[in-house]
Amino acid sequence: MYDTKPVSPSQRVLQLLPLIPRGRVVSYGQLADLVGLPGRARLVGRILRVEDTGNLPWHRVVSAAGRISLPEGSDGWHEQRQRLLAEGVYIKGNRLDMRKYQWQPDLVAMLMLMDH
DNA sequence: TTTCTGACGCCGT
DNA sequence: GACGGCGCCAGAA
Repeated sequence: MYDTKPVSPSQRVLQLLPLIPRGRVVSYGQLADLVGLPGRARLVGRILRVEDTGNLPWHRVVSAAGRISLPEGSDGWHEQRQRLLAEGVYIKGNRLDMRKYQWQPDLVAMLMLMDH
């Protein structure tokens, strides 16, 4: 078989984040699915909270309903909102249109998700 | 060890 | 849409 070295969920998530195009978003659940953890959206949320996201585009992760999941009005909430607006993502109040902005992973991205 | 707590999602009112 | 309930599961208390 091919070398299937175990990669932690955190690693997978952190590796996937940079692949999300500017101006697009993904939901926690979608991200969980993409890294092989179906049904574990909360885990993704915890990873983003705990891990050092540094200059990664963590702001492109929103709830499946298209809402910013941080406490409304908090620093993080304002920051995520501003970053998305800066990328051209129209946010009405605390919500954006997932049908319009949700990222559909392309073939290149899918290949990058697999171990090289 | 047990219980509680979430950057969540899905499904049925 | 909005809400409530339940499943999920790793850390913290």
